[in-house]
Amino acid sequence: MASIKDISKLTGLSLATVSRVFNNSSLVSDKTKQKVLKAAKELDYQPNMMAAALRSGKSKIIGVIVPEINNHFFSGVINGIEKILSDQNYHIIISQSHESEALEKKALQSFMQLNVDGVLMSISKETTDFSLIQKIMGQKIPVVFFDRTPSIDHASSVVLDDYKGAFIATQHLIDNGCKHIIHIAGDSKVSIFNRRREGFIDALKENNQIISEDDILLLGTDISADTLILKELFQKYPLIDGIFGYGDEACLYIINILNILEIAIPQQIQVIGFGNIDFTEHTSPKISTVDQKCTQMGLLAAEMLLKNLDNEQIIHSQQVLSPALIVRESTKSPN
Amino acid sequence: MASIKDISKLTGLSLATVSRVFNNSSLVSDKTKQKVLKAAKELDYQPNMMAAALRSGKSKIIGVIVPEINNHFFSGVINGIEKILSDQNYHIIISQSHESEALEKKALQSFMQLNVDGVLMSISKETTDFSLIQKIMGQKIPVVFFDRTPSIDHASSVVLDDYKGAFIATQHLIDNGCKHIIHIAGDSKVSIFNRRREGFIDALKENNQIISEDDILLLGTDISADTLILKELFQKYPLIDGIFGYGDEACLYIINILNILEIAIPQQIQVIGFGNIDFTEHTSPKISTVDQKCTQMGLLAAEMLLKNLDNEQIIHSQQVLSPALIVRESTKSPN
DNA sequence: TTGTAGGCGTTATCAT
DNA sequence: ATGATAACGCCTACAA
Repeated sequence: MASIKDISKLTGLSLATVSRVFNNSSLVSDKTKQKVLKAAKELDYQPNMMAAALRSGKSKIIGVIVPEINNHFFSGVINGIEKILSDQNYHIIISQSHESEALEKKALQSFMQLNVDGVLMSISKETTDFSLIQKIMGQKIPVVFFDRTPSIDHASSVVLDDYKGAFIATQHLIDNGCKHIIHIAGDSKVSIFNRRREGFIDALKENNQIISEDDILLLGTDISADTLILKELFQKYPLIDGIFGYGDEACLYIINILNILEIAIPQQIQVIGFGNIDFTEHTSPKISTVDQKCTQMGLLAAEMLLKNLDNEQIIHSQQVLSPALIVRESTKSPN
Repeated sequence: MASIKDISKLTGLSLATVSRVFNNSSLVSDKTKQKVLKAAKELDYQPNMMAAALRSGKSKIIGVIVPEINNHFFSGVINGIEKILSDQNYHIIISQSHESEALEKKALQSFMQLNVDGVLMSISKETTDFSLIQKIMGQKIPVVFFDRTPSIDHASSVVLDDYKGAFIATQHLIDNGCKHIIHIAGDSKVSIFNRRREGFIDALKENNQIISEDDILLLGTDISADTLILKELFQKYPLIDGIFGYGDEACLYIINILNILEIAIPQQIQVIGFGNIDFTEHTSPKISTVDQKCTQMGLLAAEMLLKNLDNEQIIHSQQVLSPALIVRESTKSPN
């Protein structure tokens, strides 16, 4: 691999001048610049990031941690991040926490060893100890959280208004004539799922619909067991006519159960999800849902990070995105 | 950030000795080793990978390129890769080509600048020029391809026997009594999709089933247009009783169309896919499919790379995995 | 506008 | 078993 030393030899210029061509082009004459660039092409010069990073203290690497890459939402965020950062010649390292605090820590350690210039992350479900994150932030490495944020001060973040999303989804069912809506809730360890539950509850309250404990339920992964649970629930409350699921996968699951129970969607029960995952468009019926603005979230988080990368002074800001209602077939009004 | 210099000062030992503790522990006494480790903990020492990489020429970074991370198959492969490499203290950089040759090249350039020790990749659909890849291989950087391999010599690879997978899927339909099976084919630019088509054709031939041009079709993304196409096909050939889709997503799409046309699955038409994507278990009916052994593919590819990372001499080998039939509800034999 | 030289943190070669 | 020192490739005062 050719180095600037080789270019220096070939052109007869000093190392400093060659180096400047690849950095502060302002301080170098056009003629020498061209000469250097020509030599670089000739030698197929590739800058050695390691050396540059070591010397400058800037690695041009951004670490990204998501719970799972095989998730429409997070991969959408990553696409947004890539769009912004690769234009600025940043390299992106993606790590998965797989919802494990230990793996998340390991990824963060790895980032520190790699001298990342910044971190973009979504906290794992399990994480309760934020000391390592705070240590990183203390070292003036900018960190921006997206979607799932830790409960610490001075954290920059981009999140979705999950409460609002749940509210508009529930309101949509009410507007469509639903009189008894139930909610399939998500893991209560995840704060965004709790906010969705609250949005659901408040939408019902605001519309003067009564709500009982039975109206919020958690399901497992055993479809026959859950089919039984729902069958009994529907027998107890035959007027249930709407379901708001905390996520699209849960909705797909629910739709399968309703199919098994031979309940027509949306004629008997209307169903709405959350996430706007690709498959919601390819199911039968197509699932109404709430769009999470994943790509936009990635764009904004990356932009927020970039600002803090340039500035010496780190500015903390919180941005909240508004979700959008996506109406498809699972909630067509029966009239 | 503390460096070995700080540890050296604190312990009174030389830089060399301290460095040795973190590498060839064999050449250092246990007493000093403990002293160094204690000091390291005290100072919260983090080795600086950049410096180590610069000096040693080994970055301990492996570059991984996949077309898309939001894809069950590729994310499964990545999980397999992670399992092997993170144990060996390698850092993994994941890049997406988004099926673009230009982006793939950009990622490879990025890898070279980062001085990656090895590359694991699946070629994009678009890629026809392998010169950059060959250049990298020429620089003695080991490269292992998985799933989609380039048509170049001396390439190490781990692939699935797509032909066999298609064959057993088709054979399964035949064994279930299907007399007229059609195939929803994938993009012919992707060689694995072509091999699936061939496996389909050969399975039919081997079972003395006739096959016409109409039996292999490509669909788009416009469900109403495609519904019409299939409707006409079913009118022309009312005895069609089996469909083999080149992928699970295509099957989900087909199932929706069959639902619209009110064709019962598997009673009237049996459907089998390819991929064993998560959702195949959560649809109604659950989709029979072919498992692609994604995690195992990642494990094997990473192990193959590791071998070439250690050895000075690069050994090229090709490994072919056998797919497994997964029978679910969409192909239950009607009798 | 260009050149000189020191150092980023580590490893590796000598020598002790 | 340990220490001194040069070098990896690059950046950046400082000098010219």
